[in-house]
Amino acid sequence: MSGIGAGEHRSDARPASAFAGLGALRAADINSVRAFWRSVERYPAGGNVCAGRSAVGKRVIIVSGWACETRILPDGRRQIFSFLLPGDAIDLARELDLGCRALVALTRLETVDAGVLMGADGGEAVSKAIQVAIQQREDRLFDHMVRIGRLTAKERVLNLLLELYDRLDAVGLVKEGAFRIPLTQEVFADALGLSIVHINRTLQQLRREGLLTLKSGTVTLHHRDRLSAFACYQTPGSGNGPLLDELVA
Amino acid sequence: MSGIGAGEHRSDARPASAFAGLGALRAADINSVRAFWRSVERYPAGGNVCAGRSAVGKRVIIVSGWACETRILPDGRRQIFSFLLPGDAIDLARELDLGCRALVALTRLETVDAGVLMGADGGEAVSKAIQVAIQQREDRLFDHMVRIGRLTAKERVLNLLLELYDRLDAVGLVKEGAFRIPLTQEVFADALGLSIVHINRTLQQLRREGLLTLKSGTVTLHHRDRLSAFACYQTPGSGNGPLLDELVA
DNA sequence: CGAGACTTTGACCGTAGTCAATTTATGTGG
DNA sequence: CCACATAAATTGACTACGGTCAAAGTCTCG
Repeated sequence: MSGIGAGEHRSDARPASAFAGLGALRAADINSVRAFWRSVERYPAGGNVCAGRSAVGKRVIIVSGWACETRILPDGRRQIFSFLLPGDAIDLARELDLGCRALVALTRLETVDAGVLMGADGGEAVSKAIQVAIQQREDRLFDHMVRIGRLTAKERVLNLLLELYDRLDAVGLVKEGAFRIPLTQEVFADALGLSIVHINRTLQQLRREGLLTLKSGTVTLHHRDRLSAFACYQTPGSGNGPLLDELVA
Repeated sequence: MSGIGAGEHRSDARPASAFAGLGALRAADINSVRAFWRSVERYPAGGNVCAGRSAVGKRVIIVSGWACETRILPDGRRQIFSFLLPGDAIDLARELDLGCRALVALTRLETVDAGVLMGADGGEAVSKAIQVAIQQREDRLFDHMVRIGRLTAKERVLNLLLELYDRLDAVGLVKEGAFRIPLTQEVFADALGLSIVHINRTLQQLRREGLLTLKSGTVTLHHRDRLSAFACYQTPGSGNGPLLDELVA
């Protein structure tokens, strides 16, 4: 860890004061860290994420919080396309063009400018990691399509939870097999193409069968291997790019 | 039309002989056309499309025929992610990596190397057009996700047909409001996340209601405007890139 | 003309949706 | 810390969209 990791900084500590004990840092480093902090954007839960000050073509990394890509039909039906977690890269440019796709914060959200990260340490490594992250995002779109197109309700729920487990695990957000999941059942429903009531019943059933524990926003999946087989879940190819992992909470 | 258009050339005419009456062409032009023909790849219907001779990182344009991106689950269920039509660009590199996504020819298929096209006329124009085409492909993935996630069977069928209409129209493959659609109902079903039987019934119903005509592989959509509204179909943003259109049959 | 692929139809079933009411968090101001 | 307002989760009763199974009908092509 480079020490830049922006874990649970609920505090409003300003960068300047935070540097008190860091006299050993070279001026360049300090400037990097300053730039990092300056580039942090915060969005409230439920809000539409849009390019902040310097709008266009911006690439951004999520440091904390969840977001989703979504579309709302004229009659109110909603489809959620993907979830964006800490460590994920967002191409703000192409996201919110037409009214056809929106980027919505599901929790309080913090992002940093990707360009700043690149400046901070060489650039190629981070740049490549972002490339990989963007590729993985597209791969996940296909997984999600299979989910809503060909899996049953039970399979859909489990399959999604298994994906979230792996993604959160990759950035260290799984503790003792459990992770926090800040999603209402309505969000779940809109992601999986099911009704909210049916999501609820499906979760109940999974609980009764002892396949998962879900209480006050924390999930534990039991027998992940068995669940994976049942839900047609395929762990993404191993040799990918966990380079970004070091940069997130 | 640049005259390169590769319409209905079922013949096996070799380039050399085809140049007989073209003495006016500069040597460079002739070389371009030769390169174009040399780069044509053909795939049989039902076959897996994979990079031909010079495999890796290759970008290719469909000249004639239909293909689709698909995944088959361990238990045989299949999901079709997208249809690829004449004029569409394919990134062979990222397509057929893992067993998680396959590119399948739905008809006899002909492609040309994108690089060759770029060499042929400047490059920036074609290159930009391909960029646009790739972006549009991603946009369509989201449309498709909405289809299978949130639309009813009737809406799904109509919505997809409306998209195909627009895409084929853009490359001149719609004649008098009708177009050829070389898809079995099974393919339809696997694309739309429905059973083959239900696709059949839905089509019957649409026919009875006079919303479409579908006979021996030719579709006509009646009252496209009304259908669009009913099926939540949104014509893609106008000012896009029909640059590639001149290059296809 | 026969084989195989594709389409069509009927009967029946089951997963998932809808509507509506109730219970349980979650939060907010006093 | 409690009362109240609101969002979220649950449950029941009922419906319906879409799936499954099976058989018959069509179309194509060698």
